[in-house]
Amino acid sequence: MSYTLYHGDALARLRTLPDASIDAVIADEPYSSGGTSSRERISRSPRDKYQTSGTERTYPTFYGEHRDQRSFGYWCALWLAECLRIAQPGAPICVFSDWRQLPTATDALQAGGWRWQGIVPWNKPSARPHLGRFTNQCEYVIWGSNGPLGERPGIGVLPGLITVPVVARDKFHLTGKPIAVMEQLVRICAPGGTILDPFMGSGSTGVAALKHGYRFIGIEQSAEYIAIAQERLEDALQNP
Amino acid sequence: MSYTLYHGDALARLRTLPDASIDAVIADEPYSSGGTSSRERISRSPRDKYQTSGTERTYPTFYGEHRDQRSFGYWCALWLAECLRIAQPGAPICVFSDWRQLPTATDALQAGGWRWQGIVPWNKPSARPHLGRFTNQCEYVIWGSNGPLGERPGIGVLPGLITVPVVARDKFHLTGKPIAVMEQLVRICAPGGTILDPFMGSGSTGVAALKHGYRFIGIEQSAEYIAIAQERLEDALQNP
DNA sequence: CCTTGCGATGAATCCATAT
DNA sequence: GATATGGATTCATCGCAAG
Repeated sequence: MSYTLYHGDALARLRTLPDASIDAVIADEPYSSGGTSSRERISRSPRDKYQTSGTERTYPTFYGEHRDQRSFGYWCALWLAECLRIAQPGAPICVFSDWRQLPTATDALQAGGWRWQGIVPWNKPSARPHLGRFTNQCEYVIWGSNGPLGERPGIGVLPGLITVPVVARDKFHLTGKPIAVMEQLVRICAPGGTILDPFMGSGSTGVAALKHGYRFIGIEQSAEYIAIAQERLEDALQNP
Repeated sequence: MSYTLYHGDALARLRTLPDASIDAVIADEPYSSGGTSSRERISRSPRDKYQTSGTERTYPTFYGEHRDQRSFGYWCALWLAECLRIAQPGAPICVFSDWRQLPTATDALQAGGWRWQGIVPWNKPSARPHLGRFTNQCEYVIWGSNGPLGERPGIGVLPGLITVPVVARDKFHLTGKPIAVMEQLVRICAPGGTILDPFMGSGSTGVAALKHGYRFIGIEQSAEYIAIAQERLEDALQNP
């Protein structure tokens, strides 16, 4: 078990990594979603868009929430293609999306050269209900592979739905994912393999990876989050 | 409570229905999905595509499983646009999709003039597992509205995820949906309103609609399924 | 009436074999 | 070489029969 962190822009950093050096990719990119018009999406800060007004808990701000839907798709295709180059043949990939960006994200995954294999909804039972409407209760993990998946020894049957409530105690980033969610996702990687997260944030993917015997490579643009992630990863190594 | 059934092609029949005469649309169109290549999708029968080899249980076959992805999208946009004309302003719509056609279906919904409002996964705990992969365990309900939804009196909070196993007792069609699923979906309709299902099949939408005090209009191309649906709807009226 | 057990099923997917 | 066909596989859940 070990990890490597890179500080910098995801796309620029990915270009420096060698071919076929990674066994799985797990990415939680900024969705550039929220808001029904493209103007609403790009003019407000993440905190204004995604937090209920009056919420007291705050997080350091983060980059990349400024793209409209078309450029979000192109940008995703770019970093996804770069990830493909870095990935072993047959390597799996998991990409998060909300419902609004899901069609764009599946297009981008395939445009980047990946074979789309399916969708795993993440069910958040703690979501805020809405009168007269279906509650918006799920985010989505789009998964795929670099060519055919092939034989996958040592990996059992993986879930088709992940139900984990969002708990503030777990969150070190506004869009941080619970460790329990990431623990389900890392299992798609061949045992002992190396997992890459190009948008590491506070490092939840890495914590889950180290906990289950994978190696981890993370990229993050914000020095503030690099520091938070490093602390959490060290802690995961000391207290397995 | 009452119902009307039409025997014929959905698109042709929809064109004969009057403007703004419907309060909600619930559609479970043939997905033309399944299989890894376009050839597999369009050349194989629904039974070959969707049932495990060796399964003894059979259903009458059904129409419309022959389209490739592009024509599926165009065709959906056509019948969705016709449904929009027939629907009241603010009327909701629910359209089923599997994971593979989901991006095409959301595009078609919007191309047809509907406002896309969200996705409700239908979680099937009894899904077929696959070693080394995430289980393909959900189908998806894409929902939207004819313009803004507006005030929706008499409708409570609706679920954001529907977990109901597939039960043979409930199934009269290879792709038939459990009544419990349809009972959740019909609630999106204004109380006492008229629900249209342009691809009725064995009539599960209608059974749920009548059971909860809605009126129902169904269209179905197969005489065999019209007969099955009529029997089930009569039964629903006699034994509420 | 409750518990246990066995068999069947699923809007699949992959791959080998045949045409 | 391209296209078509068929078999093996996986397990949570349900239905029914037996205890």
